[in-house]
Order: sequence, then C-alpha cells, then structure tokens
Amino acid sequence: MRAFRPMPPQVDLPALEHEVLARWRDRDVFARSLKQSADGPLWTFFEGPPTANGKPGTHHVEARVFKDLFPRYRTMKGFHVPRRAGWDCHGLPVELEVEKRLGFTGGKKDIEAYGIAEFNARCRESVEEHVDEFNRLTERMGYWVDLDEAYWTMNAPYVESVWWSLKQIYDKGLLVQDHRVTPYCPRCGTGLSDHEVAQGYYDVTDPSVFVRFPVTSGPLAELGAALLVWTTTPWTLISNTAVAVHPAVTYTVVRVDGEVLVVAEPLVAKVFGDTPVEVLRTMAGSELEHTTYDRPFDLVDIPGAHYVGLADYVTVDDGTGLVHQSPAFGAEDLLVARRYGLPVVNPVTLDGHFDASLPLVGGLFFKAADAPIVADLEARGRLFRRENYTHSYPHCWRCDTALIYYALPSWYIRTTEVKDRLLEENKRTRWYPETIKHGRYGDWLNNNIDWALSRNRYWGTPLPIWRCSGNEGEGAHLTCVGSLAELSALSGTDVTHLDPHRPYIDDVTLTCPQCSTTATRVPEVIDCWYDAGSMPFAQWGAPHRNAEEFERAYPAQFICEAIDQTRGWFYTLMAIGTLVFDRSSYETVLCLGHILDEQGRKMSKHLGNVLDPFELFERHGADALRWFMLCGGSPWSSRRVGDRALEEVVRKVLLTYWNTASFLVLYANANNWQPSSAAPHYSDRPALDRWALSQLHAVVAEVDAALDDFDSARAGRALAAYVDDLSNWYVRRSRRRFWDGDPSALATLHECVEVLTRLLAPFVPFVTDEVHERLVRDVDPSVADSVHLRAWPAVDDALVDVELGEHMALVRRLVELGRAARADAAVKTRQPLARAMVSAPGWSRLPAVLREHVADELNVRALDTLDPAAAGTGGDLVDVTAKANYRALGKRFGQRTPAVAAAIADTDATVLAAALRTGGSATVTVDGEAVTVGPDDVVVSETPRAGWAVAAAGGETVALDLELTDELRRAGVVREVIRLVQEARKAQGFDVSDRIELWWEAEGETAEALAEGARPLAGEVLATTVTHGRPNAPLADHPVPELGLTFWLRPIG
RNA sequence: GGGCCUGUAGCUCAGCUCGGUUAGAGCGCUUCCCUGAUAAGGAAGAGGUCGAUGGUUCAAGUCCAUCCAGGCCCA
Repeated sequence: MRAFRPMPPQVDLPALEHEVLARWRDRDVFARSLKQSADGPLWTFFEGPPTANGKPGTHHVEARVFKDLFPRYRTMKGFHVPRRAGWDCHGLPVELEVEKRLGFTGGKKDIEAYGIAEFNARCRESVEEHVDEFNRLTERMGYWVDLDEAYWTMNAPYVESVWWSLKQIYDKGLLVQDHRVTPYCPRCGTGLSDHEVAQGYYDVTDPSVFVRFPVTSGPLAELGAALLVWTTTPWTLISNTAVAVHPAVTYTVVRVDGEVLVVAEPLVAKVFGDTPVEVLRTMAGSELEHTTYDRPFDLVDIPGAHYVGLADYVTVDDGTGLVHQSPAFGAEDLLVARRYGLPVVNPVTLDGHFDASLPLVGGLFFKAADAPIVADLEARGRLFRRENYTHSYPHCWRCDTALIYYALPSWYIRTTEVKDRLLEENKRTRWYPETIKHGRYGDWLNNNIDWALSRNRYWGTPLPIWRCSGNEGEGAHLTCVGSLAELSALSGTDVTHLDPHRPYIDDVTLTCPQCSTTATRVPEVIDCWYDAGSMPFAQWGAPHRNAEEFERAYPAQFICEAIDQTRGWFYTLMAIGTLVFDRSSYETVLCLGHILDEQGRKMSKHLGNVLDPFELFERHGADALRWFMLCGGSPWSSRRVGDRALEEVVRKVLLTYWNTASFLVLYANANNWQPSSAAPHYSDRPALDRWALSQLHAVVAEVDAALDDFDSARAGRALAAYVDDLSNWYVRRSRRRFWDGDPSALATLHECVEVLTRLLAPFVPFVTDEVHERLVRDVDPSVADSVHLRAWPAVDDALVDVELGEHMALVRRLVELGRAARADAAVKTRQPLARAMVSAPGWSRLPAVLREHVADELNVRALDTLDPAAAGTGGDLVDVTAKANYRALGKRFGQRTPAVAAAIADTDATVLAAALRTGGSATVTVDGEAVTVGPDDVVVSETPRAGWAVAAAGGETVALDLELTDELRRAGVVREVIRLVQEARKAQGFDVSDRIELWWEAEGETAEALAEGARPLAGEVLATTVTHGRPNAPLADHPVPELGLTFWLRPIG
C-alpha cells in the first residue's frame, strides 16, 4: 500500500521550482507533450523573436507568460502546438551596444576603421551572449518553447529565406529605390534612429522669416498678390520646390499697407496685428491648388516645380498657413512632392555644406547660410518680416551637431500598392482586444506609407541587389538574388557556404545578365523588422528547405505580443505575408498591455526602475510572477508589478492551494485512504461534497470559456475564488469528517484538488506539477508522470447543481450575518447559544442538512424561523420594513415607478408583508388607484428589536438569543478548554493523530464544567484519559488564570 | 498636433457588454472573533463627489457629448 508523501504545510516555492525544472529535464516532459499530441489537430503559434541586444527584463517575462499559457492550455485540450523559439539578431540596437562596448564615439568612421568583418564578429558574439541569458530566463520561468531548434535571424538559411521573399517582392516591382528624409548628423555622416534623436532635443533660437512668393498665374496674379510663407529654416529656401496649403482651411487675400498678400484666415490677426487689413476675397485652400509663384531663389535648377499643393498636415497654429516645401529636407515635404511628382533637389552635400559651386551660399555649413540668405531676401524686397523663434531642435547625441533632416537615397517596399489587401486581411483577423483592429492598428494601416527598408549600416541582412556598372545612375541594371545557390550560379563561384553578411557578401560580384558588365552589391542592409516579419517561412528556411512544414503551419492561429508591436511585428508579419503570399500570416492576435513599476511608470533602464526577473523568481517564484501577469488584471490593460503584489499571490493563491493539498495528504495518510479506496456514488454524498463538486465543474466551464476568449484574468478570478471556497469553506466545514477518515470527504477533496490542479497547470506549471506528482502520480503509476501530459478536465454537467449553489450561498450569507450579530453583541463564537432566528427568502426551502451548517458555524443549539405574523416566534420582537424593488417595478411601471415605490413606502409594512406572505400579493394605492404588487416587487426586511443580537442585510435577517443558561455557560468553558489544549498540543509539536493523557485542576464553575464535559473534551483532544488532579510525573504545567485552571498533558507511547 | 487605451477606497483591481436606488473585493490600518492544514479565515470600523461638466432616462459608476489628467503609438 502506498501512502502519500507527507506534504509540509510550509513550502519554499522557488526551491520547489528548481526541483520541478530538473524533473522536467529528466523526464523530457515538454518534448513528450508534443510527441503525444502529434496526431491531434494542429494549433499554430508563432514566437515573436526578442531582440538579443540586452539583458532580459521583467517585461520580457510578460509576453512569454502569455505565450506559454495558451499553448499549454491547447495542448491539454489535445491540440498539437509546436513552438520554436526565435532570436532577432540584427539591427542598430545590437550595433550600438557593441559600439558602446568598444568605446566608439565617432560613429561609422570608427566602425570602418575597426573593420566591418571584426565589427560584425563582435555583433555576433554580443547576440550569442544575450541569447544565453534569454535561454536561462525562458527555462527558469517555465516557458515551454523549443530552444534547441530556435531560429536565429542571422543564420544563413534564415537570411536566404529573407532574400527569397525580397526577390518575390522585387519581381512584383514593389521593391524600389527612392529618397527618404531622415534625421542625419552631417559630422558623423549617418542617419539617426528615432531613439537616438529623442536623446538630443534642446531649445535653440532660429530666425523666423515671413517671405513673399509673388503669384504668377490666375486671378491672384492679376491682383498682384503674393503668397506669404513662413519658415524657421531659411537655408532650405534655396531648394524651395512648392508651397503647401490645407485643402479645408479658408485663405484670405488681403490688402495691407498697399500690398496684396495671401494668408490663412485664422492667422490674419496673428500675422498683421493692429495693422488695418482689407479683405479682397476668401477661398478654400483647395482652390489654391496649382497656383504658380515666383520662387525666392533661383540658384539651383528645379524643373517642373513651384506651385501650390495640398497637404492635410498643414496647421494654422503658427506662421501663415502656407508652408514652404523643400522635399530634400522634410519628411512631409517629401510626401507632398511624391504625390505631385515634384523633383527632389538637394544642394547640400553629405558633410552638411552647400555645394561649393553655388553663388551666395556655396561652401557654407547649412546653418551658417541663414544669415546671408535672410540678408539677400531683404535686399530684394522679398522679406516681409523677420523674428527670432525659440523651439526644441534635435542634435546628435554623440557630437552635439545640429541634425539636418536630409533626403538620402533609400530602398522602399511599395506597401501602399497592397494597402487595400492589407485592410482586407486585417478585416478577417481576430484582435484581442477588439478595439485595436479598427483603432490603433486599423488607423495605422489606413495611413500606410511605403516601407523604408534599407539602412546604411553593417550588421543586418544584406540587401540582395546587385547593380551593374554598364550604365551610370538610374539606367544601371539591377539583379535581385534569392539564395546563395542562385548567387553561386550568377557569380560563377560556389558561395553556398559563405557567411551572407558584410563584408564577405560585398566581395561577391557577378556578371550582369543583361549587359555582361560586372555587378556589385548595393551597400545597404535591411531593416531588422523585415527579418522578424519573415519568420513564418524563414524559421523553416523555406521555401529552400522544409517547404512542407511551412505550408502546414501557415498562417498562425495565434500570436501574442505587447501593444508596442502594432507598428512593429504585427505589421511586418501581416505586410510580408500579404506581399509574398497574398495572405496575412496570422488569424488571431492577443495584444498585451505594458508592465509598469509600482509608481505606474514604464520600466526603463533610464529610470532605473527595471525589476530583474531572476531576482523575482528567486524571491517569490516564477509561478507567482506568472500568476500575477496572467491574472492580476486584464491582459490588455497595463499593470503595475512589485514585490507586494507578488507576496499576495503567494499567500492568497499558491499557498492556500498547496495547503489544501497538504491537508488532504495529512488526513488521507492518517486514515490509510487512497484514491482507489471505495467512495460513495456522487449522488449519495453529503450536500457539502456535492456542492464542492458542483462548484468545481462550474469553474471548469468558466475557465474553459475564459481561456477560449484569451481572458486569463477572468479565468484567474474563477480559479482563485474556487481555491478560497475549497480551503475556507469546504475544508473548514468538513474538518470533522476528515478527522474521522470519511471516504466521501477524502474522495471528494482529492477529486477537487486533482481537477483544480489540471486547471491551474497552464498558469502555474511548477507547483501544480509537484502537487500532481504527490497526490496523483505517487499513488498511481499508471497516470502520466506530469500534469502537463494530462488532458484538460471535461465539464460534467450532471454534477452541476445550481439550486444547491444558491442554497449554499444563502447559508454563507446567514453565517456572515450571525457572525456580525455575535461581534456586535461581543459574544464570542465559542460560547454556545440556545438559538438563532432567521428570516430570509429561500430559508423555508433550505434543506435541514444545510441549516445544520449555519447552526454549527454560529455555535447555536437551534434555529427557528423568525415570523413576525406568528405569536411566540419573535413576532413581538421585530420591526418590519418594506422597500420597493426598483428593478422589478421599473419594468412594469416605467415612469410611474417612483410613485409606486412611494406608495409601498407609505403602506404599513407589517400589513404589506403579511398580505404578501399569505396571499402572494398585496394592494397599494397610487394616486387613488389600486395597484397590485407581488413578492418580487417588494423587499421585506424584518429587524428584531432590543434584547437580541441582530444583523440584517438585503432582506435577510439573523437574530441571536443572547440568554445564557448555566448549562450553556459550562459548555462554553469546555469549548474554551478544548481550544487551549489543542493549542498546547500544537505548541508541543504533536502529530494531529497522537493520543494524549490529560490532567487538570480547577475550581468553581470551571471544575463543574470539566467534570460534566470530560467525555466530549477527551474526544476532541484525543485524550485516552482525562484525570482530575495533578500528574505524578514531572510535566510542564499550563496555567489558565482566567478560568482558575491548570492542566498537564503528555503523549502516549 | 493626431489616434487609441486608462481614470472606481491610501494602494492593486472587479463591476460598465445588457442602466435599477446601501458601488464591491484584496492589500494596508484599528478592534474583536475562529483555528485539529494554512504564511490562512471571519466580523466590525475608518477610508469613495465612481476624473470633471452637461445631456438622455422614472432611475446613470454603467448610455451619449464635451473637457481634464496619465499612458502608448505616431507626428
């Protein structure tokens, strides 16, 4: 016969987790969970690869917990859920990390001096190092994902897949070279990422100039009007290409001081102040479209330009509402220029100086050109006004040079060409929460702009385009290569084993298939977000390798990341899927809120409020952190995490659960009980057992439904409530049956804990597996050797008893009221009372066995019905009040509800209540009209008067008879002594089943009580003898001065 | 500047889909009580203009509008 291993009530959860981890490794549980589900329906999940550029933080744990829960849940439901880890290896974040480590401050110059081969080798090392830490994190937190077969975006097969996809896009004519405006440091010779730019903002004072652009066509020209244009970057006027106005803003043509100017109507007062203006006419901005003007400078050639265009981004907050456009130096300007097919002319060279051949500004640093430009405008009568303007402007965080927004040639994917397809794909995607779909994400798609794909950097997937030398510039032939094998064929050398990174790939040249001249690779690498978005196929190396596996697992049924990925991974996945396969790569997406610190701030290195996940694991356990993330609030709202929240999880949920199991083991072993022991059929078990099972199956249904809807918090609430019900009601009320080894109670609790363990397993995989091991596996080797290999519990509708649930809820409410009444009267529960009287709807239908629980919890000898109408049952003790039930009345009476409610209040409550009780209805008078109301329309409360301890709430009343007889008092003393002896047993470390001998000495009422109550006392404290008198052995005495009592005890044997 | 999310007790959060008159729970605090598993449990108390204003309605934390604050993303 196998006994359960003893389960200490106190447990070191982090230590336990390490043991469980070792067992998972030994038994290869994760791999077996996949193997055993291999024939089940496939449920596909894609892992979003974290960027391996720093230590993993607590926010990484968040997404990974959710990415673990749902696959575990689905696996238990019989689905096959393969999951492969992935690492995002490329990109500027990695480069910056390495630059910092190498002590570089000079940007690209330092890297090139160091050597690209060496630099990229350092990047690779850095990635490998950080992936090691992510592996540790992943394992420790219990995130089951295949780490051995992880995809790395820097591996050659992955890069080849990415190339293949780019070639598909290229072949569709959607991968093109164009210009892109980026914040650019002219000293370092590099563009800066947003993140870098954000670090270098500070206030500077620039000239703010209003310039006249005389109109040269149309009716405005006849008026001799000039557009009044405002800018804070006079140096960009050299390359003025157009003027933008807002189509919906009203523009005014005014005569001021004898000249005619065009200004946005809302800005007239601001621009001209007190100067009198004469409004000649007004027009919508859209009417100004294509109005030509005489440009401010004629130093560079800009063909086909210089007219008014429309742009929604124009505001009337500052300036004149007419915005000067210089497409090479402004992102919005460039967009406008694109739409109108305007040329992008850039007179500033890469070092930030104007082309030396230009008059006026030739060779000047761009900022230094402001002064001569403003002077020249003034000299030519073009300057309307000049002011100084202080604003925030970005500078290079490395060298403090003012940044220039600068158009660099760049490679684009024309995502705008497939925008409609993207919108359609989004339409059929299920978003959690739903609002993202048409809100944040839908919005982003609607404003889709072409994807700027290239980066002028080093550590990234090289753009697989080779340009021939046959024709200069635009006319050169381009060759896009889709694999190393293809590259081998084109280059005539075997490069299938080449590292496809810079600088090695740069050395591969090929013969242009069109003109036979030598072609070399373009220098750019690609945006690492493209790498990540390629994972659906690239994780397999598809289609070059594992094409079938890819086909089977596309698209994913489920992906899950935090909300910042809407414009990141969620977008690139959908965009690449749609571009390459004409189908988004996922069907359902769970979008998480962010984890914040205890002050509600985002966690960031900068603020120093980052919580080290490993410390949290060792302090509270991974289960605690998992439960908090999953159940501490809605998945999609942001939540604050801290030690205190985790301590609460441990105490309230994990330890309560553990202790319930520990309790079961204690009494199962004490009574030689096993799961195989005979137990009564469900229907023959006591109501309390049937209630526990009924609640259990209601919870199974609730958790199942909640997880189906990806609402882990809702599931967690149901589970936590059940843990509490089980521990603090079922076990509490059943204790005596456990002491007696009642097989019904033991079987019921075992079943409840066992099913609960399976429900909890995907949430808190460690502690549940340990409980499963001890409670199930140890005593039945035929069961799977991990809870994670078990099936998800099925709901047994036959066990769900709704009426019983309602009855028990009433019992618990009445107990609460009784306790409140006792507390109010300052009569402790240990003091038995003769009776309690109850008045509550449903009380008459409450089965006797359930009434017993009320009596027992309240320690009263009898329960009576409080009936104000019947003499001798408390009628003289109660006040009756009747209140309208608005919900019921509102449906029937609508607008007259308050009048009916008032009528009910005006009617004598005793009469009303009596009528409702005897006749089932009552009549009240509303505005002289008789209205019939039923029992549901009125909430009757009966409140006993003085002399009783009473508590009432929501129409339910419990009254305690406080009169104490000597017999009751003595029974109270016995119960007091029982508790003291129990406390002494516990303090001396006796086992719960140890028998003892007991001696006592006392006087007066205490002596009387103990003499009378020796038998119950002996039974309760497991005493084989209860002796009045001192022991003759030297035992420690237990004095109780309040009772005039001293007792002694010792264990037998 | 735009879009979205959030705002309920000192703190963490339910409740809002589908409106019902005493707005709940946990943590923390005070006082009691219970204890034959528990780091637990229970009762009472203190603690709320349910972000603000207006509207719809017999009735608004809940529906509508506007505004404010914080967050996220974008500019």
